[in-house]
Amino acid sequence: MPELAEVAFYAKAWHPAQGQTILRVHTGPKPRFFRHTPAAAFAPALTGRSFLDTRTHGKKLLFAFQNNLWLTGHLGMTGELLLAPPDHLPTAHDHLVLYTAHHALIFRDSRMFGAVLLDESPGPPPAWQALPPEILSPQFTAAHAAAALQRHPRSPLKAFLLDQTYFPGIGNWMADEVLFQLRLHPATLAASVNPSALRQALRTICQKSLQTIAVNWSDPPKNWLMTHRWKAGGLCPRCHTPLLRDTLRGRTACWCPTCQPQSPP
DNA sequence: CATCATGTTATAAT
DNA sequence: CATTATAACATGAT
Repeated sequence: MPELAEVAFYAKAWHPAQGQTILRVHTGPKPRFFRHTPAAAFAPALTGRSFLDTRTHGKKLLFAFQNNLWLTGHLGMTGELLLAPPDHLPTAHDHLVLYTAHHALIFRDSRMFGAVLLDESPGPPPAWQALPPEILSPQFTAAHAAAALQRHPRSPLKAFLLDQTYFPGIGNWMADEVLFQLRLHPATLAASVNPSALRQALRTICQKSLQTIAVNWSDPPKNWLMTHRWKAGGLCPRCHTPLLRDTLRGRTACWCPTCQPQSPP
């Protein structure tokens, strides 16, 4: 489910518990979810520390706790963060639940493509500091986009946009949205893409998504592909042509054959 | 029962 | 070696 804006939405879920002390920790029985940090490490590390704040980078989450403890999280395909009353009983997919005096902070994920891990360091963990520039950061320049495109010249743009090394936070629907707004077919080769136009489309889509979905899960503008791409028989919001779907690099791409024609060979 | 899903990564192929 | 393609992961919805 979660891409940039959905992750930003979930990141606020635990906010009411900011400043509160973790009194008790529940970890579920699935080893898969604790493949980075063993489940047994969470209760000793977190109990007694206060929850300070949350930040995001693309699809990644970082929670700061008192005394240099950091919890990194990824929501995978089905992860979600929830807040519940302090008597919450963990369900089968509540892999990590932190209890304060007033709340239960829940990390839920049915498919377990997501994960959590712990770090202890004076500042954010080294892996966090080494992350690439975010799309809305000043470092994400047209030159940066151009360099990225040149490194993967024969990659279909749709597949390339999913590379978190270059486009942190972009997922399947946002990549389709970028292609739609640029009027480019998903199979367009990266080398042929205008870096400035790509950067501008990425920034616009990230900004607007953060103003809508991330705030209250409201829909982005109706003239976006996003609100049409999942329904059967969906029509292009610009020209009302029936949308096409096909699998590209193992993911479903959705596009308008009129607005986004296949470029000539 | 078969297919599909808003993600990532190890491994294979070029 | 660098880039691109595929399969696998685990579960629920349709």
